[in-house]
Amino acid sequence: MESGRIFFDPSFNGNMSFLGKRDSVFRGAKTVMNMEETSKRRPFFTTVDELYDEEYYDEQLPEKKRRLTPEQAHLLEKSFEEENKLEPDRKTQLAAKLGLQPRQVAVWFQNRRARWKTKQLERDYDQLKSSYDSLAANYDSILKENDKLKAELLSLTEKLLPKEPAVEPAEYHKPSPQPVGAPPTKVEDRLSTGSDGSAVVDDDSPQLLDSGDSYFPDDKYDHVCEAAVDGVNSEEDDGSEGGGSYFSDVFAATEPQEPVGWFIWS
DNA sequence: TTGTGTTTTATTGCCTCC
DNA sequence: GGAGGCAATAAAACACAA
Repeated sequence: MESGRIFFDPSFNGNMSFLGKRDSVFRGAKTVMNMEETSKRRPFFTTVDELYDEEYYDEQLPEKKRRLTPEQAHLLEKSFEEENKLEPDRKTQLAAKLGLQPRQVAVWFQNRRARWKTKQLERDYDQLKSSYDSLAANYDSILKENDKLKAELLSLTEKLLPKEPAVEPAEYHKPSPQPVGAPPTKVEDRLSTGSDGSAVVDDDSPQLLDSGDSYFPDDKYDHVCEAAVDGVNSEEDDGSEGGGSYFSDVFAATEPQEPVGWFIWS
């Protein structure tokens, strides 16, 4: 406390908020206060002499809001850090120590919890946003990598494929009907997934197979998928193996049933 | 000085718990 | 039913630019 100045005791001049939270003693009092009364506002802190000199208290005016001293605020902050809930005993002790009404201490804690909650929400939002930004960046880079690999694949395929007879291409691209249950013999049969189409295999490119697991033979992209899963949706952990399906809309989900001809991951 | 935006203190109503 | 918590809100106090 500052020397020479004393804390203004709210109970001294008519603040009856300590009577209880349901007591609306001063409900509407402020709106009733006219300009003349308003002009009599006094500072929160005053000297002892001033306290006893003024006729202020004789008028029993409704209490005005008083700011806490830095010391009071500091002590309340410290107490809040220890425990943000206020048991009755602690409330009484704090009130006595600070020269406040217990009700004021309770109100301060209430408002402090509200402020803490707001800050916490802001922190949570920032955290989620940065997670989202990170995931979005990963997603974009994976899409680009995917495009790049597709192009590379196409280029290599064109180099490797033998010159085909004039008749073959038409036959090659037109799947012949298969009896139900017949073992798949053609590559294109394995590629029909019923989905909108593979993101990897182009309609007009030589038919290659991909899957979430086999498309990246080494573990090159594992960290990307894991990063995508981590901290975002833990339910995904048991929904798929290896996290590969997290980008199922990027990678075609067709599972290879057997290595395809000359194009084998090993 | 004044207008305006922000922070702090306090109230009210509703809800839950015992 | 009373006590205490929370959300919403009012209003005083404060900060600050113009």
